[in-house]
Amino acid sequence: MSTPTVDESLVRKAFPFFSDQQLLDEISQHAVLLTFSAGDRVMDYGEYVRLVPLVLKGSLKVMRENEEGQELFLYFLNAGESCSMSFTCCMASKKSSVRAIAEEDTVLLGVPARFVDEWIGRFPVWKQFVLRSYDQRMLELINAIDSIAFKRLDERLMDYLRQKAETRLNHEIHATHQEIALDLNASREAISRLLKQLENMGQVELGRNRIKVL
DNA sequence: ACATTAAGTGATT
DNA sequence: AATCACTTAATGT
Repeated sequence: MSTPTVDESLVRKAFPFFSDQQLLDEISQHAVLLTFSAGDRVMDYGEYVRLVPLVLKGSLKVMRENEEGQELFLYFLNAGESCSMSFTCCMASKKSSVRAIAEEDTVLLGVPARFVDEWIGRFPVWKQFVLRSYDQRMLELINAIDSIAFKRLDERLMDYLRQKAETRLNHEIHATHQEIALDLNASREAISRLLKQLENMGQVELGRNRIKVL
């Protein structure tokens, strides 16, 4: 699952604002390159978070599970992003309260906890990155919350589709209605019916295992 | 051709 | 909006 070499050009591409050569050197030296195939479990409930993930390529789906074992989609982590939950968890060596699944084939860098802390003092761009990630993730979480609390299912579905389609070529999503229903905590029939509506409104194009967001 | 899985539909609560 | 029972359509073997 991991190889020792870190491709610096990949890092530059995904994280262009890490302009500091010294920081890049430190990253190459200390971070671990991890690769996952679509569907792989990257992080799970109760696991200790010892690495902060920097997504170089691909994307992760972050979700939460309630007492009844139902899963609820929270947000996607795309290339060039990191997870602020992991910063907090890392520093306090806490267990993860979310599950992360590779949405597609994904490459990420794992930065060991102690460097996350150390670099904040040494590299302004790193500090900025950490703060920005917090901010960004916080907003997404708030978004997820009021999506659940205030939005109707059709709006939630459209949001979800847009996010999911965003990183994909031609905005084509490959998923079944059942999978989407699980993410949104709804019934398959409801999703099917809403998708049909969206198709009639010209917002999407449907096929088996395929949704094109227009 | 047949079995399996995904998607569509109407009725019921 | 969920669940059920069933149909229809697409795909794999």
